[in-house]
Amino acid sequence: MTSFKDDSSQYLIGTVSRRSGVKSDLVRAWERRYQAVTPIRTAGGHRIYTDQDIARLKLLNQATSHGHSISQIARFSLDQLKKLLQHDTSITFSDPHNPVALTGDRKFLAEDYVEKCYAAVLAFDAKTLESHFENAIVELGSQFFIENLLTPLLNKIDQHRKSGDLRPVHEHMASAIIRSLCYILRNNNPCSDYAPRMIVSTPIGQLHELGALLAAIIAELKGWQVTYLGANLPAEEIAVAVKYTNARAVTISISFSNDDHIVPKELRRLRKLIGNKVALIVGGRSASYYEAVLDEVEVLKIQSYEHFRQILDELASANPPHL
Amino acid sequence: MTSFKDDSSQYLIGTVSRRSGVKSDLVRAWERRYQAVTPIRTAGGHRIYTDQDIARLKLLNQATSHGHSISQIARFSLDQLKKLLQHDTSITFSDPHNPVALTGDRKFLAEDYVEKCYAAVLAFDAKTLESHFENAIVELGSQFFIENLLTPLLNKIDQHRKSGDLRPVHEHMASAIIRSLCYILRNNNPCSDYAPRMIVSTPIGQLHELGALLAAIIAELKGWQVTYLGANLPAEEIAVAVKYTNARAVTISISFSNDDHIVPKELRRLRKLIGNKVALIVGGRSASYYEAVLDEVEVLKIQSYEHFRQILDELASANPPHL
DNA sequence: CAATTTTTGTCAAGGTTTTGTAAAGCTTGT
DNA sequence: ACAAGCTTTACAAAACCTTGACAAAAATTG
Repeated sequence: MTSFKDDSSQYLIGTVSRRSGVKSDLVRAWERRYQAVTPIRTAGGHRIYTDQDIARLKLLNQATSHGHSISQIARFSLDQLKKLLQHDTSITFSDPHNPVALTGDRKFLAEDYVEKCYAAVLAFDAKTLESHFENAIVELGSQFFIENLLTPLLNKIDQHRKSGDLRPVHEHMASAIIRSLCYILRNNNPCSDYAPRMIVSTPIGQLHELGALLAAIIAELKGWQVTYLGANLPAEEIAVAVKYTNARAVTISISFSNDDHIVPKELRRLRKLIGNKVALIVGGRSASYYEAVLDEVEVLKIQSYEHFRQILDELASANPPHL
Repeated sequence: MTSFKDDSSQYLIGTVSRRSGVKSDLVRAWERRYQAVTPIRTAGGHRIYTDQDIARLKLLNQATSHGHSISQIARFSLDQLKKLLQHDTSITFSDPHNPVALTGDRKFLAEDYVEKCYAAVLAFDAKTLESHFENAIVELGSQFFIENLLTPLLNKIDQHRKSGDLRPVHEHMASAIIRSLCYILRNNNPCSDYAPRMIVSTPIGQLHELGALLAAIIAELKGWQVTYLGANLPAEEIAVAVKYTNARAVTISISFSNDDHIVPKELRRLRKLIGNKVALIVGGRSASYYEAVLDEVEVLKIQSYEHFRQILDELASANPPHL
């Protein structure tokens, strides 16, 4: 997953020709004479091209019609070709691919992204922010993305909002984008029907759901079958969901501590409703604020991402699915 | 737990052929030659297909008519196929025969999906619900999906919740899934930098954001550059966002009418803050409740999806981008 | 500048692979 | 019984492949 070439798409020469604007015969000639592209073959010998090849041929086509000699540029990289065209025409060619060198140091990359993303938030540039996120997810992988980019970024945003550098609307904008990305973040693993089930939500009075959302994703990445219910749900409803899905655990995120009496009340009710056989996991920035109740109703407190994953593993193995 | 998988729906090859648009003989050929689908058999040897298989064949059919070679993509996963199509439908491509047609059929299909989805909601089966949605989006297209599946479904859910057939938690679960699908719905239209800009949000006191989200998607499909801010935002913050993005319009969704005095107040403030040059569009179930204020502050009231799109077109053309 | 060579796009011939369709003959299920 | 399925075998159109050739355009040389 380090390299982001998800070159799942493969085309035959006819399609490539139509898309790139280079005739089939010429594509083959360029390959034969200069190895301008080097497609794989099917068992029967047909050439199989990738999206990159198409992009490449497009660029080569443009370059040649700008007077460059094919023999000279045939083996240029995509970047070189782009630069070439950018250089001798004032027409910039928008291309979403921004290949970044894959230095082994993901940690450094993540920090870099945090800076870039924060800059985008500050500039209120949703489009850029989203595109940074998308690239980062591919480059870093979901888990690393959440732990080393998203979390520091959210902290940073929160901090700056408190100090007045950012307005609430900045935070809202960023949240909205992050939520919309959840689909990509979790999409990748089809979980089995026998995976342990979990309900994730936020108790009544708690509106900020980002923490819950991240918990849901992490659990899914760990192989759980998660039902995410959104924010601001009364204990009864959560309990009903547990019953319906036969869930083995409930994860609750508490990230705000203004309604001091509601949260404890809700937690007690929830514990009573779901019984003692269902694990109750609590996380969130303000969880520690309610220490006393948490102990009372026997919840598992999330200390860190690593700790959360550990809890998940234990719960998953402790009570193997009875087939 | 008995695995109550989605085996509920199973089809014979004739049905599959009609639904997917791939002739029976060809379906069998694809299976024989590439294992494109691997249906179970009845005792007597007849093939039994699932909804997934249909979706799969439909996608394969589309992909082949887009130039992909069946032998190369036959074993792709549903997700890979979706990605494939999403990716190369964004490349405009003159297609000689575009067998979209079947508009009368789509309406029927959508109704069929509403039933299936409602059944999944009732059974609290998030996984099935999500997979129905995903298939439906591919089969129906984003706009048709929103207008002819999602809207009726949400109405139905709302109605049944009021009558007590469903609990709030059912609605939460469905909402959460729908929100997570927004990423696909938006169809990654790479919109130009000169596209008109819009802010979408929900005023303070309004927690239900689904309407706003759908409005944002529709506007994006129409080519606008939308910044979605989520729910429950004070007028000042919305106004700030307008300023930052230089937006030409603000769309607000009002779907709840309990805080009778807050909404009018917020709307007046918002109008004052953004001035008269920025269009203020209001939609949502309870918008009509505030008729008086809406007229006072000169908002455009959304009457229907068609009407909304019309408003968008007018705004987009009325004030061409000043380059 | 003219003659010569090299580069480059195109085409044709003749063979192979891929892919959609169909026929024949038998089986299943309502 | 009869429509709808199943398997096998076959066929043909479409799309590819390779080799080799050729002429226009571009570059080099005399």
